[in-house]
Formats: sequence, structure tokens, C-alpha cells
Amino acid sequence: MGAESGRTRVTRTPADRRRDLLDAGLKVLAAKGGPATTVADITAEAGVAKGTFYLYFHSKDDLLVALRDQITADFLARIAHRVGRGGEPDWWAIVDLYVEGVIDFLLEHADVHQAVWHSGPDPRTTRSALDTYDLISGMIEQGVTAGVFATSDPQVTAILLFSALHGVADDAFVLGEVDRDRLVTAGKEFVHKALARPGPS
Amino acid sequence: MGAESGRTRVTRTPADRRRDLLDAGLKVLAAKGGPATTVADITAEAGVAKGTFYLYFHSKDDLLVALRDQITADFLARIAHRVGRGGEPDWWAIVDLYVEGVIDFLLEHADVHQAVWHSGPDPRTTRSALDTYDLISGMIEQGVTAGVFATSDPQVTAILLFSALHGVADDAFVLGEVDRDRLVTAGKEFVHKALARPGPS
Amino acid sequence: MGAESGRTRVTRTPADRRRDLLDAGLKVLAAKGGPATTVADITAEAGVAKGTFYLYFHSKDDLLVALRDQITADFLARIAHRVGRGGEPDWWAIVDLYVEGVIDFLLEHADVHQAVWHSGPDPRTTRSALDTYDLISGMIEQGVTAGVFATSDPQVTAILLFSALHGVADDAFVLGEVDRDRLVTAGKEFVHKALARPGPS
Amino acid sequence: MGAESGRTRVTRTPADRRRDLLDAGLKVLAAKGGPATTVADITAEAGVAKGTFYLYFHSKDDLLVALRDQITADFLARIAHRVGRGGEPDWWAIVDLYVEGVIDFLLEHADVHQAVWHSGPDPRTTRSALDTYDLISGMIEQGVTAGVFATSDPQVTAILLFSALHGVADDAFVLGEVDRDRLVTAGKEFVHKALARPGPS
DNA sequence: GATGAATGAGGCTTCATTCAT
DNA sequence: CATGAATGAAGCCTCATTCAT
Repeated sequence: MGAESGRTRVTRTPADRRRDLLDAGLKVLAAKGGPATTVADITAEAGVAKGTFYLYFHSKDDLLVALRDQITADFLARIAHRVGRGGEPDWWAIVDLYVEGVIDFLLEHADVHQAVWHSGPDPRTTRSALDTYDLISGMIEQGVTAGVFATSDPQVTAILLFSALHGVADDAFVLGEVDRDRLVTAGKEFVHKALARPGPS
Repeated sequence: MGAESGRTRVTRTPADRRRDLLDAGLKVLAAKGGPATTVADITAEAGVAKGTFYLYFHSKDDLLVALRDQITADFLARIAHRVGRGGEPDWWAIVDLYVEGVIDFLLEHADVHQAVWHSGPDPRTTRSALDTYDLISGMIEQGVTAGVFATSDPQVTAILLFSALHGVADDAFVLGEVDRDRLVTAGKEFVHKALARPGPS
Repeated sequence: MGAESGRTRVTRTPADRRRDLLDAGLKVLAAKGGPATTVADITAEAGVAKGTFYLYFHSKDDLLVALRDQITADFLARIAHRVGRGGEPDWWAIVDLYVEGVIDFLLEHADVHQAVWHSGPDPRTTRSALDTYDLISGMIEQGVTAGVFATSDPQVTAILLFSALHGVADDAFVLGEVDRDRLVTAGKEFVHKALARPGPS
Repeated sequence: MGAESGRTRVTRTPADRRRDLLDAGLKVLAAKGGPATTVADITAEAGVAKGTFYLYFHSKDDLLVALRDQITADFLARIAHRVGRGGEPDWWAIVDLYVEGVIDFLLEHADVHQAVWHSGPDPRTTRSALDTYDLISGMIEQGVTAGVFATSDPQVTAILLFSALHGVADDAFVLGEVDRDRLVTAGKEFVHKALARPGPS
């Protein structure tokens, strides 16, 4: 009597439990990679029973999608936060912040990114990527309107730009040689030139 | 009644059979995606028994790697073929050919590419990607030496460039809206500017 | 019609279920012999799903080793129980009890013994056999010290003795003609003479 | 020209081919153990194609049985050869030769013995073992008749005796510590005493 | 006879998901 | 709500045996 047998009951709100599971998922995915991660891994990491998982997610894919969305949202929030400082916008400064933001974010989360992005259901169903592209193409369009950037196709350019940065960061991670500053420097130079108006005079 | 189990045994040369299996793998992977593809799918498509697979590949991963290498080799060959025309090299023309080559190739094989690239063993072990980057950075370095291009970091720039093109093509495929000419046009503009020397005067 | 697939799920305590599987393993191994026994056979006999097996054993070999150890432990316990009666030890009586114990045990479990012993991983890794030899050589050494037995090499003699009895029992089983009393009588005579001190005078 | 493509045709008589396969089987079994040995291993070792195997043996089990019989025959021949020296038989000398013969043979062939004996079809079907026992019990009976040995049950004693020697040799092999002379010494002592007539007076 | 490519049944093991407690 | 034992559909791979050449 008194103490129940087993682990003392940890009471957490449903929202907290769900968060615990997402966090655990993030951690395990980063460590083991997408397909290798099992539901058992996640519940073990979260310190709950296997069945509990299904009280908070319909399926494993469900959690994967949730993580995808969460990561993208985090990413957008971080970029928006860095970029969205008022006053007369200095478009080149914004681009620099953006480049640094993307690279830092990806380097930080590259493992999860890999795992989450290439697992679970077809990404086609996710709005995440589109939101990201919208952010970038919005930025480009405004810069063009402001007469600072030049591109004939802001939308495709947004994808080119994002993909370029995404690519270097992922590759640096996969190849295991990460020189953040080198990437940032080269990335800035690359993007600057690609967005710049043809040099006058 | 009807057909007996297993149609009459057909013997082919090892090289042909191996090719059959690779082709079947390509087809099935394109249709179902990496992890969803089973060895049974592949052998069914190839019209052989399951055990036959293991006469030609040590494991499922083995085939995946073989496909990876083959696709990369095909890619490099195509690019090299397009680019490698003698005479005084016109570097901008080469870049254009390259951009078109990459986009065409990826649009054509985007599905397989996705499947093959993000399945099987860690790509870290494959030389494929590195070979590709070497090709590009070589091209850039020569252009720089020739005084046509300008970049302070040809290697990272090569990755940025490749990733940018790879990204648009994959995305176009994933999103299901492919406008090849638009991609090519935007890609050329993007790459040209990114590689160009700063405007004179 | 009739029973649905999979009768209603029955939950037992882990210890009980593990025992169920061991018992089932014993039964099936006795009936079909080592390599012919499949995990499916065992789970069917135990009345559980195939996956359940792997909740209690890491692999098929794992169960084989567990059975090996269990059987040896049972054997040692039985012998020890028979032999370990206090008072002035009558060494010849002990030997007789031992001989009977070995033969009875082996006749009873000969089938499993065969199956379990010559399957699974190399027995070299198991302490089982050594424990058995230690028991016997201990008995012999004590008898020698007590001046009742005579042997110049108790350890090898222990193996000779055990092997002799093991052999007859197994053979009787394999050949299908079991005359327990005949074996016991001949065994006793054999062992007595082999252990006896040279006739006086 | 001249040489045919592929390995030069090696013409061997059917009997030789069969022998090649048996020898190869022996070698591979000794190296890899019973169940781990595949038909492919054997044909590779013999330098013939897989299908050739089935021209000389009905099945894998068929070869196993053939090896079993062959080994037993070799064994009997060796013992008979050592023992069967004419003149007034010195029964104790015969026993010594026998003990040495058994132990040497088993130590020499322990690996194959293990592999061959505990694989393939139920040994119940083989005459091999019985032949061996007949040899031994014959020896014992003659010794008894000659008034040199004493046993009330020559047949069971034969099995006890054979099993004892077989056991030590196998164990020494399995445990990896082989001290041939120690085994022989202890074996002789053991068998001598077990067969001896009760000390006079 | 010889070859070796082809077969396919079947074994082991994993793991997302369910459900009785 | 939580638990964790139980499920069973698949998946990968092996290998004795067959058969067209």
C-alpha cells in the first residue's frame, strides 16, 4: 500500500505528453535516422508505454508529419524573427541574415531534417515546403520592387536559392566536414551575385 | 488449372540478367519509392524467381548502390558528352549546356533519383556524389582560370550550383508542375549571374 | 467459418509465458529434432503468435541455449538430490545412485538431449557440460581421498565415466531398444570395477 | 584456339569423381560443421559444377550417409589392422592397441566426426555404429572366453567402453585442450580395470 | 556427362498496431 | 488515461534441387 507498484505515476497534461513524444521522436530520429527509428524507440525515449503513443498520434506517419510541420514552422519563425526588423529595409542585409539563418538552421538540424524529410508519407501532401518558398519569393519580389534585386522569375529563383543553401548544408553534414563560416561566406557571395542587378556603368 | 506455377525457365547471360534486374529495380523504385520497394517487387517485374535476385546482388542494398552508381555514371556521361566539344571553349555556352543537361536529366529521372538517393546505405560511402561535384568544380575552376568566371570558392560554389539545379528539378517533379523551359531559363539566368565577373567599369 | 483466425488474446505473466515457450520448445525438439524444429513450430505448440517468441528470446539459438542450461541444471539438481544424503558417506552407494540417476535421466530425456545438445551455437560457450564434469570429478576425488576409489586421473576419469553412461543411454534410445535394468546393472558393474582399488592380496 | 574456353576439361572416371566429392565433403564439413555446409561449398571445393553433384549423389543426405559409412569403415579397418596380428593373442595388448587406436582416430577426425554424425538423416538407419559395436563386443567376448576379461554383459559393456573413449576424445576436441598421452593413459587404466577379472584371492 | 543459371519453398526476424487489464 | 503483452503481416535471405543447353 502507499506507493503504487512500478514507476510513480507521472501526471502530465495531454499537451505535455504530446510534446514529450515529439521531442523524443526528434531526438531518436536524429540519432538513428528515419526508417531505422521505431515506435518503441520513441516511447522508450519518452518514458511511456508503447500503447500510449497511439493515444496521441494516429500512426507513426502522423508523428513524422507533425515533426515536419513543426520544424518548418520553427524555421520560418526563426528567419522571420531575424529578418523582420522594421525601418527602411536594407535588402542586402536581409539577404545576409537569411543566408546565415538558413545555413545555421540546417547545420543545427541537419540530422533530423534528413530523417524527417525523407521518411513517412509523400511530402507532396505537406504545405511546409510551400510556405518556405513563399517566404523567400516574397522577399525577392519586394527586393525587386524596391529596385535592389533583379530576377525575371522570382518564384523559381526562390527555389533555386533555397535549394542551393539547403544543398550545401546537407552535404556538409553528410560528408562530415562542416566549416560554417566558409559556407556562409560562399553562400552570401553566390546569392548576392545571383540577385544583383546587372552592374551599371 | 490454367497456367502452371512458374512459366518455363528462361536462361539468359549473366550480364543480361543483371541488367534486367537493374532495369526492373529502376522501374519499381520510380513507381513505389525507396523503402516501399521489395525484392519481390523487383523480381516480379523482372520476371524471375526471388532467389535469382541473390545470384546477382548480395542484398537489396547492393542493388540500390549499384543503381546509384549507374545513374550517376549515366549523368556524368551525358553531361560530359554535351559539354566536351573541342575548339576554343565558350565557357558560357558550356554552362548553358550544363544547366540544360542537369535539368533535363533530373526531370527525366527525378522519381528514381529520389528513391535511389534516399534509400539504402548511407550515401557517405558512395563516390557518386563526389564525382559529380568534381566535374562541376573543375568546370568552374577552368572558367575562372580563363578569366571568364569569378568565384572565391569554386568548390562550395559547385555544390551550391548543383544543389540549386537539383532542387528546382526535384521540386518541380514533386509538386507535379513541370515547365521545363521556365526552369531552364531561370536556371541559366541564375547561374550566369552567380558565376559572372563583377560588371566592368 | 468456424473459428476466426487467432483465438482471443490471452495475456500471461512474462515468467509463465517464457516457461510456456521453453516447454513447447522441449516438446517439439523431442519430436522433430534440432535443425528440423522451427520457431513457428514452437509458437504453434505454445499457442502464441510467432512474434511473441521474440519478446522472450533474442533468437532461436537463444532458446536452445536456455534449454541446454535448464536441462543441465535439472540434471545436476536431481543427482545432487539423490546423492546428497548426510551421514557417513557410503561411496559405493553414492556411485550406484549416480549411475541410476544418470541413466534414468538420460533415458527420460534422451530425445531432447540429442536435439538440444547438437543444435544451436557451439557448446564450447556453455558452462553446462563443465559443471557436470565438476560434479563427477569432485565425487571421484572425494572417494579417492576417502581411500575407497582409485584413479590416477580423476578428471579424465570423470569424463570417461560420464561419457560411458551417456553413450549407452543415448544408444539405447537411438536404437529403440531400452532395457533400463540391463543398462543399470551393466553400468554399475562397469563403473564399480573402473573405480575400485586393485584387489588386495 | 587450342584450349577450350573455361577450365580445361578434366576427365575423370565416375569413381574418381565420386571420390573427389566425398573428399571435398569431408574437408568442408571439418572446416564448417554439419548444417553450415552447403552443396555449393562441396562442389566448389571439388572443382565441379553444382549440378554435377546430383549425378553422383541423390541428395545431400546421401553424401552424408556415404561419408558416415566410409569413416566407420576406415575406423574399423584401422583398428582391425592394428589388432589383428596373429599368434597367441595377448588380450591386454589388444585392448591397449584398441584404446590407442580409438583415441588417435577420433582426435584426428573429431571435427568431421562431429559434423557427419550429427547431420543428415537419423543415424538409426545406419549400420555403421552397429558394426563398430560388434567389433568391440566380439573382442570382449573372446577375451572373456579366453579367461582374461570378465563381464556379465559383453554387449552393453562394449557400448560403455566405446562411448567412454569416444566421449573423452570428442570433449577434448570441443574444449580445445588435447593431451593425447594423458587421454591414452587414463583410458587404458580405465578400460583395463573395467575389463579385468576380480583380483584373485 | 557436365554445366551453372534458375527456381521457390521456407526459415528467421522486425515492428506497427491492437486490446485486455 | 496508461500499460505492455500479444499479434501477424511482411520482409529479407538461404539453399537443396532442377533443367535447358
